[in-house]
Amino acid sequence: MTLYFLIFAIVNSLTEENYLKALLNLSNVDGEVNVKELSTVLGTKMPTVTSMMQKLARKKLVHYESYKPPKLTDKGRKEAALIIRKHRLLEMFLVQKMGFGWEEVHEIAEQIEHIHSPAFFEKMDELLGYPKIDPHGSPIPDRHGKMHWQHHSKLIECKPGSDVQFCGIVNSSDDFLRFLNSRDLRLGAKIHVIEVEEFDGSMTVSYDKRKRETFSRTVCERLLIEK
Amino acid sequence: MTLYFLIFAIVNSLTEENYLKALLNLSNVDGEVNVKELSTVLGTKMPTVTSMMQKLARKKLVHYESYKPPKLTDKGRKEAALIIRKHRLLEMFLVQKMGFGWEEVHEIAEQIEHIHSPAFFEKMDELLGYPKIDPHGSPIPDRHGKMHWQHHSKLIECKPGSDVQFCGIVNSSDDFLRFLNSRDLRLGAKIHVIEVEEFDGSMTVSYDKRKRETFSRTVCERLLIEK
DNA sequence: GTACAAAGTTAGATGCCTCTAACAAATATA
DNA sequence: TATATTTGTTAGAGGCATCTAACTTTGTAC
Repeated sequence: MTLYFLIFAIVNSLTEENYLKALLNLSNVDGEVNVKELSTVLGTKMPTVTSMMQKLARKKLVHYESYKPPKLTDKGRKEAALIIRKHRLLEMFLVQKMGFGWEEVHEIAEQIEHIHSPAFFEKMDELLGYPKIDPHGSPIPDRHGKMHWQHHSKLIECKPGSDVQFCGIVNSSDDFLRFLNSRDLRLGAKIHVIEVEEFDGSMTVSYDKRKRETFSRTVCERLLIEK
Repeated sequence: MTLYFLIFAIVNSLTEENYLKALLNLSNVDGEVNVKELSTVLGTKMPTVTSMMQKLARKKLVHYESYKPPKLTDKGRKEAALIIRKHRLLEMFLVQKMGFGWEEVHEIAEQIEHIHSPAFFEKMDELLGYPKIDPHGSPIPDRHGKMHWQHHSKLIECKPGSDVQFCGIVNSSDDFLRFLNSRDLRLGAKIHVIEVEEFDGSMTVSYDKRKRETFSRTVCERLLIEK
């Protein structure tokens, strides 16, 4: 009975995991995370967030003081990163080994990421050849919860005549993924920059079978590339 | 808000799903299921089971009258079968596509089976070539929740000189799976029956690289085969 | 056929995650 | 700077799945 308690005491509930994950994701985007924002992305009300922050503070996963933005502790950040690791490995697996489109996988990964089975994730990692980035180009934290942000250039920084490889996107959203799909632009595509329009920053490029596509500055700022 | 409610009202909670599954599994073994038994396999106390039966009765998933053994309704049986379908597809996938040993997969499948994503299970089914039985030889219910029990013979019924294919087991247990592993006996193995011992029903067989293995009657009664 | 044991139920409580209503602090605006 | 708006917190309640304790029903053994 006691042993049972000890084993499960170290495991966070699914709900807690979602809060930790949101905290890490939002802090990557914004730097600071506030209660309002958390309640929006998690689909709960602010008082719910407040009480969860208090709970996570008791568990030393979050630094929390009334009326100040909550911040992950090192312990909390590590646990969050490990959940994100699972999420991104899953997305990778769903795309590469099961043939899903990258716009379909987020929701599925969201559900499976909470399962507790080191063997399962080890195996996936192995089958995928220990990938460093997920299908959206975001880094996959290592098994210790460290995130290695490789610096990728953005398409917008490239000069006419450059040949680069499309390797990820900034700020993945369903709309954006659908846009890329509609242009048949897939991860790994070799892009040739034909010309850059001075006055609005739009770029005309070719890749795969697309001989001439023009992307707006907004799009080009969100496409990560490798030379 | 109302729509949200309507959508989610038709989904059973993870806990409910586990009760439904247990109800179907136990009724296959025993015919009748009682509260004690349910509480044992689910690791809860009897009052918890009683109140869940009352809840499932309200949802028309179980026929329940005080002091009588609960029974699944047709609706309940269908929902249970669909969960078991997910479980068995998952086990199959984990074994065939991810290379897990069949003794490892139950626990993992148990966790993933509750995810809600028709596309995910459709894809698995497709990648597996629409299998009819799982790695333990149990039938995989079809997408309408119908279970097709093929009649398989047991090894014990075979005569010396027979050549058969090992296709499943009766009453899967971790111990038994470990035993089969220790003898390198894998699903799909072609078994040749060398001799049958009259007085205790033990059988001597060969398969793969094992030239001469003797199995007790108990073992031979649990091995399903196809001629 | 009574008494005892086993199985099942009811009542009442707990922990988790959620909510609404009301209040408090911080921030923006006039 | 005073006021209004936004953001955040506290208090109190509800649903879910669980428990323990006490009670009831059913089945069994003498």
